[in-house]
Amino acid sequence: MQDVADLAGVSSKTVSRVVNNEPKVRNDTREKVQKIINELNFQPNKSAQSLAADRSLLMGLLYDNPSSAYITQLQAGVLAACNSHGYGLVIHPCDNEDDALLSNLQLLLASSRMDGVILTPPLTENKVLLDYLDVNNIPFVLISPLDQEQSTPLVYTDDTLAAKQSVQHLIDFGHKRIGFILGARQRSGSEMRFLGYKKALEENQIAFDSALVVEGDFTFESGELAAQQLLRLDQPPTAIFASNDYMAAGVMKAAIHLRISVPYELSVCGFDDLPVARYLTPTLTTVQHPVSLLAENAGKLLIKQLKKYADAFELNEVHAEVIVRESTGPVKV
Amino acid sequence: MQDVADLAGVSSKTVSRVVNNEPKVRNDTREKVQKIINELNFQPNKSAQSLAADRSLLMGLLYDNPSSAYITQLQAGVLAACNSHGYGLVIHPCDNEDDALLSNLQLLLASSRMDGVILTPPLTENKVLLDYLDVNNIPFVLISPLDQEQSTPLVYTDDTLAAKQSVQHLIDFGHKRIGFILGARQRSGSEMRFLGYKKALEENQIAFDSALVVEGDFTFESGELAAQQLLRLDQPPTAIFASNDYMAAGVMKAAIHLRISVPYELSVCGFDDLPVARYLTPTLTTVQHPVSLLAENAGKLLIKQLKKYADAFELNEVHAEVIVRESTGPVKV
DNA sequence: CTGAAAGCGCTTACAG
DNA sequence: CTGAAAGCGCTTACAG
Repeated sequence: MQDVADLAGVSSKTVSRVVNNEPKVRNDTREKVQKIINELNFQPNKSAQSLAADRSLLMGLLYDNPSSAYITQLQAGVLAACNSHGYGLVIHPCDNEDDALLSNLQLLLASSRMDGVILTPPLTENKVLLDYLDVNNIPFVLISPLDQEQSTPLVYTDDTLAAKQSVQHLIDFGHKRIGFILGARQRSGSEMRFLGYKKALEENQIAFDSALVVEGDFTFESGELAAQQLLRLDQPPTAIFASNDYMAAGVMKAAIHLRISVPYELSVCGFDDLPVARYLTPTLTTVQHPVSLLAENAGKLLIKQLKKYADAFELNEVHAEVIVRESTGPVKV
Repeated sequence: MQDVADLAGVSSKTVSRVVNNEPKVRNDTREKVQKIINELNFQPNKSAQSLAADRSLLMGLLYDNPSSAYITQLQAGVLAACNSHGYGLVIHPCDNEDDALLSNLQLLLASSRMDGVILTPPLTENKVLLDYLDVNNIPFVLISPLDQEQSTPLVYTDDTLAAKQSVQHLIDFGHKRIGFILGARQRSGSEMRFLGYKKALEENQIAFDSALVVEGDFTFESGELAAQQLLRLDQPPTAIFASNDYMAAGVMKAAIHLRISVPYELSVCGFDDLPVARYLTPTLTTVQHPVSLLAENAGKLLIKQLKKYADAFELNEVHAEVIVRESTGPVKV
């Protein structure tokens, strides 16, 4: 940095101002310094920056999610935000049910001194954790929390709309008895997807039948059990909407065992567009969840809180899209 | 740190010695200092450590792999090694085919100053990248490179043995015509799995038939194509061993379309025990690949190179295990 | 085996 | 709008 200052004929403090994008630098000074920075390919030393400014330039990504596809997309999005703003990413898989969660996290925060963290469901509902962050003044952003009206910075996907469109797709194929498998409790996605289902029925004047709604918890096994229950009804559904792809895979398994052909005798819809959706036979109609974009926005939102001189940024809702594949078709006549 | 020094009645330099596990500290001094460290819950400031010692205490994990299940296991293993040795982890998904790979990496190395990196296939065979690391004196460890005899530090799994056991499992069920779908070229796993297949045949005096060996590239689609080719032979195989689970899923799809029942008319084996293995119907017999353990060992091996005073560590081979599920059964008589 | 001094490369708080 | 001084919390190189 001193080299840059010497070559540009300014003090190191001014170089620091340019590097940190601080205001109150004359434009020609800024340009002159920036030119030398580019020429020398100068990269500020992160350790020195953190030590002097007492900020680590690190953010944490905390998750407790069984789906590795979800995790890698999450990471890709947050990394994109971090890389373009000089932040480092500390990933931290954790177990929301573990009593040691908080003490582990305290250790991590003490050792890596993260400037802020991003939380994903179900950690977004962990009161103890949220309180701890609040009390210790650690900025955070929530991804898809249950309550999207709270004042905490957060991002979410409009799952309601996507679910409604997906169910509409089934209705367009002539389906009237459409089974619904709920996701895990206390996840915003579960509630929104169910709401979308109900809205679609309502808009098409199809009576809601609670017998067609079964509990699930996002796992393959719960989907299989739920489907068995639905398919053994006196009046079984002609289509099943599962709140995620793992449960939809379970529905496919149940159908195979009951010798019910998909999509000829039963249409199946999933949600999330996980890799498994493409590997099943038939391939699964599902909803593409823009996790990566969502995570990138979460990263930007956090950086906005952390940086002194950050760009404005306010996009916190992203949209999901229905992907039609082979597992849905016209209702059997 | 000064607080610790004062309370322990020593100089800060001695505290530093204890923190860094340096030798040449009298045992009672060490214990006295350690006691105060524990009492105060003292955590050394990483930024100050890196700045003073000119090491970032960061390692990079570089990967270009389509399987998110593989990636999350990899991360879990390396994180375990990092956490227990005070290292931070920088994850870096990259594209081995991208011409900008090296320049991106240079940027990353310049900005985060990683002390060393871990490479996974296919990056382990990227000569340009390896040369760059060599020339710039950046220590690295390879996970599962093609050439396991090279002098570079590396870790790998004994896929040959696991593949042999898996094929033996098929032979025990009476199969004699066993199809084999190769994995992607230039991956050590592909070669070892094929070798295991050949060894199993040889040990059971079953003649090797090249018509039963088909190319694949670890993707679902390549597995489906390969299976179609195998199943249309005049003398089709009664069992197919696919070099990974994605290709095995493709085999299942081909079988369904050709109305061949698995496992009654065709046994199918995969490799890796990816989540999809459990979601298929029937569930897939496969080989559990201890990626996480492998990655942890890679992390330890790298730390051994980076630390001045590290523990001895020499375990670089781990074992894979056959998991028998529903997709394999007795040969049809 | 232990310690006093200097310095790592930045930012802070202040002065002008 | 710009700069000189001090300091962040460690480790290095040296001395004893």
